[in-house]
Amino acid sequence: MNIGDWTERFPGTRSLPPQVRKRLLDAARVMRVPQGTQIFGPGKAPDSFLFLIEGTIRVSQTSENGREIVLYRVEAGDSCVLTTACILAEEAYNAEGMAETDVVAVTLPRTEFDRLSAEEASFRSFVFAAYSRRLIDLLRVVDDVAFGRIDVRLADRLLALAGQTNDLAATHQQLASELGSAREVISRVLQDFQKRGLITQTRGHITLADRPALARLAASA
Amino acid sequence: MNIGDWTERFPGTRSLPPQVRKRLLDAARVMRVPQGTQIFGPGKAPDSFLFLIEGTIRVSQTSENGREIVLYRVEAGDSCVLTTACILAEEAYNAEGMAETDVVAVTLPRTEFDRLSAEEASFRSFVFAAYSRRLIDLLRVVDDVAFGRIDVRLADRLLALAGQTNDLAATHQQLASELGSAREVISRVLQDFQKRGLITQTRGHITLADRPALARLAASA
DNA sequence: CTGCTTCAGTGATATTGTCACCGATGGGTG
DNA sequence: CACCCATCGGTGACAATATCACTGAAGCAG
Repeated sequence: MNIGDWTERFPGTRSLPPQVRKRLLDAARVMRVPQGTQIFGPGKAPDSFLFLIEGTIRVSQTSENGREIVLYRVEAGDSCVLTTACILAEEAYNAEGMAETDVVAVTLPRTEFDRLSAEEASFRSFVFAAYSRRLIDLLRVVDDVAFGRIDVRLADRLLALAGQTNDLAATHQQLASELGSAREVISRVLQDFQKRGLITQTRGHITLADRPALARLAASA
Repeated sequence: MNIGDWTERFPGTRSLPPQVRKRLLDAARVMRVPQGTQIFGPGKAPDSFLFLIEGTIRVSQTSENGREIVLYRVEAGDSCVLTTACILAEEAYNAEGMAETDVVAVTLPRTEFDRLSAEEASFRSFVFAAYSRRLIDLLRVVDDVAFGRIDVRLADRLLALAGQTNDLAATHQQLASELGSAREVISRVLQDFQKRGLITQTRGHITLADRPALARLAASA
């Protein structure tokens, strides 16, 4: 199936000059991966540049003792730079990328990636910008984890995960993994939220009952 | 004062082809900054690529309520990519780079940086590698902060800061800032270390009394 | 020596994480 | 339908870390 000229769908690529977009379209191969697939991880570094057309990739890190924290998400229009970091770095590290939904992405072989970065200044800036965004995402994570309160972070994450709607499907364990915390902690905070009328919950499901209050709480970050 | 052909002093630049090193030498301007100078920070993004010849830059992040955490150090032979990230990112973020010692660095104007990354594949890989190293440094920080024990992290940091010697000059507050913790916490852990014979301390100064034991503790990370 | 500033020590309390365990839920399956 | 059972969530006790409020000690400057 053809996905058409995806370069016009995203701000990042739309602003590239026509000949760069043409070259991108020509060189890229479309890749589809079902939800739950590991895109990269320890010992699995794809040797190509990845640009996301559709879906979400959740990038997380897991500690020795099994606790997990979500570092950031790669959304449609983003590229996944950790894969390239993967390639360069020999060091063992334990970040992994998981297709959180069904994913459509294009891959750019290393050689073509190199050629494009060499010959097209605009593509180069695009790549550097992608790197910078990730660096800044990580700065944010460090700040949150080192200095943030868990209730504030959870409120923030609930709002983010719910998106437009007031509902989200997530177990306490999944939310704990989002924040790099423990299930019991999340359970208690959620109970507290419930008592305060901010949410209601059933098994595996949370409804935001008072978005403004949650937003206020999240803003005290 | 001339600093000679610095490109031959560092593995990262020495492996570059001669013509790239020549161009680097020609385009770069030497910069000297005294200890304690802020190299970059909120509202202060130098518009050039930075390569460190001598000294150390400490890159840290500070929370609203004043707590600080060291993200990584830029050593001689490294380049400082957060400055370039700075430029691209509009978002407010609160990382800063401080000259921890007197620093000698060369700066590459943005235009020349662009030209070199365009025309020299080896320089490009050099830059990408620098970015990747920082990303991985940050992954390590996230892992430590989210999952690491404070005594383990402190032992590790003491060994790192002491270097070859068994002595280091640092207040408890400074060590707390290294790890993004609080002074009282560090004081207590250091007292514990002292009781266990791992260190001795006087005001502003710590002596490592049992490196192997500290190393063992640090290794339980 | 005196006074002052910075540094370190301490107890009380709050927050977060860990451990061990239990009960509840809800989707199969006989 | 009734039972099974894996997964999910709740709970108390305790440990680790952070915060707060305060104290005393060390060393420098006059």
